[in-house]
Amino acid sequence: MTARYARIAAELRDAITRGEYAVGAHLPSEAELAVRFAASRGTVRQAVAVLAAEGLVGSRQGARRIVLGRERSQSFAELHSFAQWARATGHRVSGRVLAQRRRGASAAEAARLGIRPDEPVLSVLRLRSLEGEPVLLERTVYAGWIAPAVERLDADCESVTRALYDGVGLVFAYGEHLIDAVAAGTEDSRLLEVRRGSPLLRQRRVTTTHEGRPVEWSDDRYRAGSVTFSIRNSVDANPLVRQVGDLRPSS
Amino acid sequence: MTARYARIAAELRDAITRGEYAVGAHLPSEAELAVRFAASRGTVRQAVAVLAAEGLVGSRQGARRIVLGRERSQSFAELHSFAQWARATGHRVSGRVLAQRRRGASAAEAARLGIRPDEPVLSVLRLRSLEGEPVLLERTVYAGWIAPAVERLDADCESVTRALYDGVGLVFAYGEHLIDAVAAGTEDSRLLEVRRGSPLLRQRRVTTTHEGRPVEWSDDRYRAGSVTFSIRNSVDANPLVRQVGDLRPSS
DNA sequence: TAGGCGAACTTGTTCAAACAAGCTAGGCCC
DNA sequence: GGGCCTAGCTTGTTTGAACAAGTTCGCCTA
Repeated sequence: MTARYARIAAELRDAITRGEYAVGAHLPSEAELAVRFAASRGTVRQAVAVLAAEGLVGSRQGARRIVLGRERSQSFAELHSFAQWARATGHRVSGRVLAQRRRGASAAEAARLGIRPDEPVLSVLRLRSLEGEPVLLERTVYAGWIAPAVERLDADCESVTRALYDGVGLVFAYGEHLIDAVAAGTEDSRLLEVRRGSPLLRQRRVTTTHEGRPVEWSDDRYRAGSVTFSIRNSVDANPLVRQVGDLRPSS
Repeated sequence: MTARYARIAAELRDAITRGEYAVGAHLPSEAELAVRFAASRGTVRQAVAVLAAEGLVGSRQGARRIVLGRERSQSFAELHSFAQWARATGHRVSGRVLAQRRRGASAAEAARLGIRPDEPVLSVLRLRSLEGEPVLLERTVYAGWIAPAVERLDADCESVTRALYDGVGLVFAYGEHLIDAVAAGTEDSRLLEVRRGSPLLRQRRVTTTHEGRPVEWSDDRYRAGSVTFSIRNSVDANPLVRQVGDLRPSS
């Protein structure tokens, strides 16, 4: 049984998606919604806070809430798992492990994973395709404690996220993502079937468990044009941060 | 006078940044914090909710809250305004308008700005530099109603965001961002001083007022290596969305 | 020693009430 | 007509209380 505020949020979200409340239009006041859903104002406020966090509605003190957009963002699982995302959007997806080996962590990897350098990790190179076209090259480093479970997976396992959840109950709960653009290297260009030096969208990420324990550190490179990231933010909630590039000083 | 929960959040954030609560460590329980700050549990919950939204702490039912990271994310203003961001991070920044003209909106621009095609807009091409190096090329389209205020700005105005706030009280409140990688075109390569076809990080964005009224639609291109975007997310709060290719369902 | 059970603790959900602060529209005055 | 002002509406903040649900850890048993 989901929480009441979650059900109210879902109902309002559906109404927005259906176009019952158009973009730019006002949402009913909290008092009205409280009556309609037979809930207290506090519960209604929690519901609309969910929609605000999703970027669907905006609010400011004194004025009625307004509808900002219609599509809701994907779940964390859909963002984290390429396979689950692709399937949910109706695409044909496949993946293949090209290389996999245990080794000691580099200094940079150890820092990301919260372990000491040279502690054992599992390094995996995975190529993923959309509609038969190679689209994403993943270079992932798994912490040693999860390595055995990863090694048990099939080489062409579709959804690693799903398999690890089903197999050992592992839940990816938090993520930090660094997004930038890089030129395709030799290996990149061969596997993604693009020219050397052509632009790739790079997403580096650390994923951790509920306890904040890092599970994996990954360098994912998308062929230009294949994938776009979208973020909605506001004065009140801004998850997006800009950082000075970590690469070489300008040449 | 800021709200009480905001002050509690600030105090906890400072403690985390100072390292008083290490990454991976537990935060005090809500009950303890309520006593320490002489506030109700509800208020304390609001404070930690702020930190959770910033990605600094994680929480799950039944378990103590844990610290996930130390640096807080930038304010919306710092993300939106290149100049304010650069100054806050201690960099020398400059900007220059290279071209500016009024014209009718294209179909795509009209869709983004919520106006009809051919309605008047102001198109601006702006080059921004960091430490004297050209880093960012902005192609911005302003809605007609704000065009006069933009035209009054100096060609080398540092912070457009700031100038528009001071001048006409305009507040950028909500944004939607699309991030991908593209190859540098002819104009891009000349102005950013890179080879044609070299990778650029592209950020396209629509920014709106409090009322949800679109102000600008912009295509910003960063030289590879100069800037990275960072996003922290969780199962509960996931602002990041992945999309196929360039096309977005136009509403 | 390994496993299971449960008590104490901690966060999640919901309600009701009151006041603060910002916004809007309509009326009033010049 | 234009501008000012206020009454009423709407969202923001805070408190206190109670119960639900999940976690943790020590203790007891096999």
